Amino acid sequence: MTEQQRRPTLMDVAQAAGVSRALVSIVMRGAPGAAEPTRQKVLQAAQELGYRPDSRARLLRSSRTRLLGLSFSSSQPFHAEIVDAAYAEAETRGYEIALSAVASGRPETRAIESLLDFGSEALIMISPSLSTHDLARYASQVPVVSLLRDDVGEAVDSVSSDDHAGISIAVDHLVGLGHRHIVHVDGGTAVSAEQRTAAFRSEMQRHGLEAVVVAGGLNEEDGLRAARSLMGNLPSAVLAFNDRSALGVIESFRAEGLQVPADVSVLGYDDSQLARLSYVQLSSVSQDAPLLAAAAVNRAADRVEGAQAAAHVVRTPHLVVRKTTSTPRIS
Amino acid sequence: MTEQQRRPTLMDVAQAAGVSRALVSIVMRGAPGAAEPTRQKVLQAAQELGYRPDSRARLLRSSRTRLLGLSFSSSQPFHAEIVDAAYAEAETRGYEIALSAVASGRPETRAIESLLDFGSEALIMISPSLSTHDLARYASQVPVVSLLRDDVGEAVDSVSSDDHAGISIAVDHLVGLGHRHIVHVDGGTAVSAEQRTAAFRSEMQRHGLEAVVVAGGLNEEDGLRAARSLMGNLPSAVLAFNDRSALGVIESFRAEGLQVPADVSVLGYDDSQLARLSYVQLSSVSQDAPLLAAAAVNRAADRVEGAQAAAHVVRTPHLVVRKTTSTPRIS
DNA sequence: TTGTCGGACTAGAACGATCTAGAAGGCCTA
DNA sequence: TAGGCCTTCTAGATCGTTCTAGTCCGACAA
Repeated sequence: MTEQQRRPTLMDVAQAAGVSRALVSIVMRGAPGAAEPTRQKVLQAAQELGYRPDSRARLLRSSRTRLLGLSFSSSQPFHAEIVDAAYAEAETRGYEIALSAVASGRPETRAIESLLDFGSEALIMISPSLSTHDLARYASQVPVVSLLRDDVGEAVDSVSSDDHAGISIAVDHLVGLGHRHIVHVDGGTAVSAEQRTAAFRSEMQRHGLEAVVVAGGLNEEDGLRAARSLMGNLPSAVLAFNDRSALGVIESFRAEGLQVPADVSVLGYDDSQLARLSYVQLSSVSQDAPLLAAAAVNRAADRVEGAQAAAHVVRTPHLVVRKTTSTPRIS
Repeated sequence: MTEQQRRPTLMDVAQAAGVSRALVSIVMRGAPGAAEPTRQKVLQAAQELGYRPDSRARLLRSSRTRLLGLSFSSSQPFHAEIVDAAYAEAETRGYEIALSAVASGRPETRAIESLLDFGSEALIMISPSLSTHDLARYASQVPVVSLLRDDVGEAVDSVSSDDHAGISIAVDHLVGLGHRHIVHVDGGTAVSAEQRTAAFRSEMQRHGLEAVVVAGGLNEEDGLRAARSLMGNLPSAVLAFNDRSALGVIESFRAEGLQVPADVSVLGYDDSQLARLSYVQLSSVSQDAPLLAAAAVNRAADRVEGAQAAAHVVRTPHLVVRKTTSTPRIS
């Protein structure tokens, strides 16, 4: 109905308060240079008109946008947890977050360009799948922080968790429980899948054990399929690429009448909400997403505010033992 | 390193191509009024400079932003499916989507103001929890489309699925299979939980059956808890508020050694990815998210392009029968 | 009394696009 | 040959801010 309500501008407020636009601008920004009584008068006029600064105009004029672009994958619930944490941290640092999802039919480049169009001063990308070269190209325009992936070249910041350490902790845990026949269901084509597989191989070797790796992926179906392929020669423990895959593995075993962890131990990766569900209680390697997200936001903000060289922050993950891992059944 | 790379502007392209800014603008917009050879020349110059229009400036000048704001909840995987579909539909209509998440510590109002600041021409809100009054207030500034909630007042468009019809289909299905003792695990404080509960009561009454409703919620834990409370007096079928809750219900039963659907049938709502997982195979009422999302995007675009009165699109959901519902065990 | 200083305020130019109005040139018609 | 009408192009205003470079004025020191 009352559709055509033009939004009030600085000009309107200035007129209402009987001062110049510039002064209103000063007051709205909380910048110094306005006497207290005038400040109050302007503030009140703005309040009454329901004035909200037009960020487009503001951003156009001042190069500062205080906007951080965050790309995530809509199909990864784990990413949602990161988004949450990023919002919180950005708020405390006085930044806004622009979100852009990578979805089917919407490649990462599109997501990024959209973020850039909004005027993001820096980009935070969760598990970017772009090539080092492409990343560097974007990094030449604006600081880029890669989250959960560290082989991104020198031009790009990264905040990641130490994949090798994570796998090492996981293998140590399983071996410590007495497992000897451990299978890794890998992440397929996923980012950092290769690193984890390599880490698994080297860690198993360190323990003098044979490293068996089967093809997996990112979701439940992948885990399910992988576990099914294991039925002929059941291992005593499975280390999955992530929690979703682990869940698939567990379900596959359940379907065959196997008990987890009595018959087979299963260990996830991510310590996502999923793992914490009371009926799942998945033991998992935690990368501590909120902490990583906060670190990424801070890193991005630092770069925006002048920090020069790209840094590579690496955090060591830790193990969260719940109820899907235990000593192997005596064979 | 090469940080300070100023983004090329219309001016730069104009100079490179030896034409005026206005003409470049015309070409970039694909507007009529440029000769083909010139067009090619400009396009090539833009290409070479890596020119991308600055949306802030563009949006500032032309009231048209071709931007649709979409608010969603980061904790609802189901919303992610909608986001995907919305992106796709927006693309075909030539609109961009600005995303803003509602998360813990980030109320809906904040998400909306952020979308408005980006210059959204219309707002699409998934299951908005704001009051009709607040929604109307936003609707006076810009068209608002409520997705999956229809009691939003006259000022706001809505695209929703018919809750009563959905529950009716669900109850008919269960009763048709022979179930008499059916329990509804409700949605707690969730949007449209009340409507569905009311629909359940009236549908059960229509069949001359007693309507038992227990407190539930939106996630697995809620379903789990609800199902546990049922153990003393087991129904023959459970209708959950959504798929996540249904999953919790199933797990709770499983934990007690009950077979689904042999001992108890369980019916979900949403037909989310979750329901489709091969180890879940949840029977569910489908609201057809992609279709609803597309309808919402189109409705928003229509309003932006001039459609006057707010419309309330209601789609009838349909049933997807998988493997968690069957005839009750003979008692 | 006068010059200087600093605080409060303002005019006008940016920012990078779009839009309006009109100019230049070619072609057709009378 | 002149007038009219396209088509193609351009100059300059404009969107709503911020920023730069002032102006104005009263207070204070010499």
